[in-house]
Amino acid sequence: MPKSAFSDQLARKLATRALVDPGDLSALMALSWKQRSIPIAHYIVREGLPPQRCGFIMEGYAYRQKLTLDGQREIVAVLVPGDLIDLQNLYFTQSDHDVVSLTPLTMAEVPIVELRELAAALPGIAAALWTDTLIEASIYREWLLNIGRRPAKARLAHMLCEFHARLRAIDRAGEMEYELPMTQEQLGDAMGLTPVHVNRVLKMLEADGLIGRNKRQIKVTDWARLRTAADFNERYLHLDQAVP
Amino acid sequence: MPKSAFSDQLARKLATRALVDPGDLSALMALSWKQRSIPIAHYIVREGLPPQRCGFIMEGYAYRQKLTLDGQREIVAVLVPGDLIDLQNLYFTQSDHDVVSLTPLTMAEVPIVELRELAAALPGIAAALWTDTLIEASIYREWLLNIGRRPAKARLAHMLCEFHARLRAIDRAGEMEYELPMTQEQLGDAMGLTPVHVNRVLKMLEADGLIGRNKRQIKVTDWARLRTAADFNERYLHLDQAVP
DNA sequence: CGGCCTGTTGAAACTGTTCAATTTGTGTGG
DNA sequence: CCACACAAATTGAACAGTTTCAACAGGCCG
Repeated sequence: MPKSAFSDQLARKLATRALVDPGDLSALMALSWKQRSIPIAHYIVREGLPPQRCGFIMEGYAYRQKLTLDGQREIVAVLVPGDLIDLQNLYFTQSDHDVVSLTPLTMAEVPIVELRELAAALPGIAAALWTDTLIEASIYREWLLNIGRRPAKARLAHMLCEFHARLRAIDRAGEMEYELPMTQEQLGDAMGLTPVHVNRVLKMLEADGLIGRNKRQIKVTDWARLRTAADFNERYLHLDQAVP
Repeated sequence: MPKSAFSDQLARKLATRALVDPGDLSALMALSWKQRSIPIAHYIVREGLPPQRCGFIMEGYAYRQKLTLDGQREIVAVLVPGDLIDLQNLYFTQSDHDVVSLTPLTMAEVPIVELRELAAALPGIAAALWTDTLIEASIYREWLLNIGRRPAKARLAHMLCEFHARLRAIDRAGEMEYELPMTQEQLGDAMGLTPVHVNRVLKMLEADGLIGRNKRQIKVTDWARLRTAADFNERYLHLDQAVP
């Protein structure tokens, strides 16, 4: 992937977070980003270790996970192309969670110190990056509501709606269908359910005529009812953030 | 409460987030903070409205909530003295959640625009405030793990441990006991449980000899076993953040 | 071809919910 | 100071959603 493709992608991403001055933006992109490829199911960040670089996903998917002592896993976030991986640990002495690749991944990396220095020098960049971390926090809050208070069917429907909205925003989804890059076990780990139950609920949604499935392709067959079942309101994604 | 008390409290808070330059700090405190009192169970922030001021809790407790369409509530965060209320919405055009007082509250407020301007002017302040929002995000991740993957007993035990650690850090808790400023219904809403079940689990923890209770006073009677039952590791609170 | 991961299905078991009633505590007004 | 009202806490019993355990099918990779 040529250098300019990365620049474009990063620029497009930040533009959804704040109105960034072109000069600031080019300073950010002039940083010593290095491209790196990661195989599937590979640790990118490990809990307990100090963050040293910040990754930007160019292609592929990843997730943040936390584990209980007895080995149960909770996927607390899913990262898609255009997401910055280590911003959540930007100012921490050690990471509080792992990041693992969900698919093979192409990313660009920059030393985290350089990013800190740039944020200190350019308030416009800081505001855009900060906003990005705030939006991720907003998604955490919605997930807490989703897991804490919605029954499995609504919970899964909500996840499907969110995925579509986020993939759509980065041109990775059609109007009605998209590819869900997760196994049912991973879906369960993201929603506090067992893989068995995810399977059953998926089939219920299908039987209800809300979605169709083919492998991991999801085709929404009734948007109105899916959104209603999910109690989905995309406000929390703050997609309109930098539009004014 | 005299002006200096507020300054001290804000200074102490930020010192736990980053090493802040004294000059920067005094600029922050020189902002036009106004003191305000809020009665119990009163909305401080409402979902959908644009954030206009940023509050700092001097005394009392509050919580962030999100509601499902059918009125179920999830408490996604509890705020304690020293917490900044509106930082999570700092760069948003509208809030994605409500904030409600848990007890009568004394807070100091500043126009959010002034805070944005100061963050743009003073990178040291920005870093400290940003770190504060990142720590709150880290707590969200732990809560997701807690609600998604731990059974009710561990879940409640974890909440009790977190409360103690956070209150202890602001000198609101003894070594073994503290006051939990929430009803059992609110506790349930914070953990995705019903109030009935919270009651039963609380009694289990008591019967197991892990805690004692008197009204909302919690007395930990066996720290080792409570932490084990909770699978509690305070890393995610990043209490050591600004120590280096 | 064989092995393994993922998905699928059924039956039984269990954790947590729901509904409903009762108790306790606290503040208010008489 | 007592009676009353109301919120919060407590308890029991029936119920439901989700998990657990187990088995099997399908597809992909070495």
